[in-house]
Amino acid sequence: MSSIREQHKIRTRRCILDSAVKLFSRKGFEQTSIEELAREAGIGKGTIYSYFQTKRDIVKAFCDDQLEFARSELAAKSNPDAPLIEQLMIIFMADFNYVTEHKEFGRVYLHEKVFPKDPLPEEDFQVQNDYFDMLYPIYRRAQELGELRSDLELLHISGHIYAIYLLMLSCWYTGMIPTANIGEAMRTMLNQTIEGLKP
Amino acid sequence: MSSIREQHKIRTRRCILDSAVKLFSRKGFEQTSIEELAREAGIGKGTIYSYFQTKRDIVKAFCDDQLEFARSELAAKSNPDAPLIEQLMIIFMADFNYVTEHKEFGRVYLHEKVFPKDPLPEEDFQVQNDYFDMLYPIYRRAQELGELRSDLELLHISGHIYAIYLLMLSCWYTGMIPTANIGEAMRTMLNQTIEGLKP
DNA sequence: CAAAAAAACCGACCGCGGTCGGTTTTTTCC
DNA sequence: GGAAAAAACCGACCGCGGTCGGTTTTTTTG
Repeated sequence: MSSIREQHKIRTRRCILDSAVKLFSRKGFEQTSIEELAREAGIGKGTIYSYFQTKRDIVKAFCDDQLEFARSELAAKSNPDAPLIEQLMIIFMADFNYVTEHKEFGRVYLHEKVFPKDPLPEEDFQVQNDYFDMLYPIYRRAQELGELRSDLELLHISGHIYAIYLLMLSCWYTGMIPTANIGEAMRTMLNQTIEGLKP
Repeated sequence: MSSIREQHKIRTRRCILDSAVKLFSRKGFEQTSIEELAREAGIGKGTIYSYFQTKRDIVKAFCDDQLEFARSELAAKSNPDAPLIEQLMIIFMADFNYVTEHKEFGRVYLHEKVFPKDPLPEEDFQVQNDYFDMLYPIYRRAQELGELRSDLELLHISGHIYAIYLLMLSCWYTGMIPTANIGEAMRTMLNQTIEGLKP
């Protein structure tokens, strides 16, 4: 239907996100002002707020997009017959590498998603659900292959392993584990977890 | 040595924290302005900043105090021969009940401590260390009693169980698990974890 | 194609977190 | 006890996130 208008909106939105990536990455989230972002994007300050409700929503939109993309990529190239630990390492380390490269985005996003001010709206659960949709088949397959106990609910297994991932992220953000050692730590903790969930 | 001055400072600090608890709890952290807080405490706005560096530091100070107190209380009345799961439930549910009663404080505190903007300074690790100091003996004892594998490092056991606790907090803040069900969920997940760490 | 309707755009403005230079209170020194 | 030094206190001020009424651009309508 509408063409010029729609196209222009899409272009502007992209432009805001690109500028945000550039500036937040270079100067940090708090250190970048909306006016600066608007200038970089070549638009007025008020316009940004007709695309995103808050400054943090810019981060949210970017991360949601990226995650969806990354997960579809990952799902395509995963090997369902590899050992569970290897599959998990690929998935979580991909997520993790993404975070280390966009530290500021990851931090704000995690604040919003893990300890939000208000209960997450349904649409936000969707992202989580996509995540579960990707992992559930892996866990189910691992149960079939005897790598995981079959008497446990997938939700509990999922939660358990997700908890370990959160822990690793926290250890990295707090500085307890340096970037170089995260892979090793992740493997250790995941192994310990999987070991404990064996039949 | 100095008396009037020191006493007055202590009183003022207390007064700021009390006012903060009152206002943040009633209206929320973001919805309470520093000016309002200053008015409630009966002092000038600038004065607050000679006691705390940022608004969030007020939360940090309060929570650090409370945690230290709560943990010393807990350590006193704990029974080292009870089953591991019971000891953990008492500790974590105490922490958790505290959080539910001070939701705003907990949220800001968790943001700072779990996914901080900058690596935590050493002094902040201290609080974490107090936490480990309390739990390590419990885990060591559980290893002796054959409730936990002895070949695992205490750090990894600690981390693993802490991860589960973080997960439960997140589930509560996101609204995935309502307050009434947290106890049950916590027990389920802790049991699953401990089960997996048995010899 | 012109006029009217709708949508997008904008920047002056508001309230808040945080700062800073000046003022008041307490302590120190003689 | 009074003067000088030190410490605590304060509120006008600054920059930023977010709002809102007015302006410009696009679409719809006859």
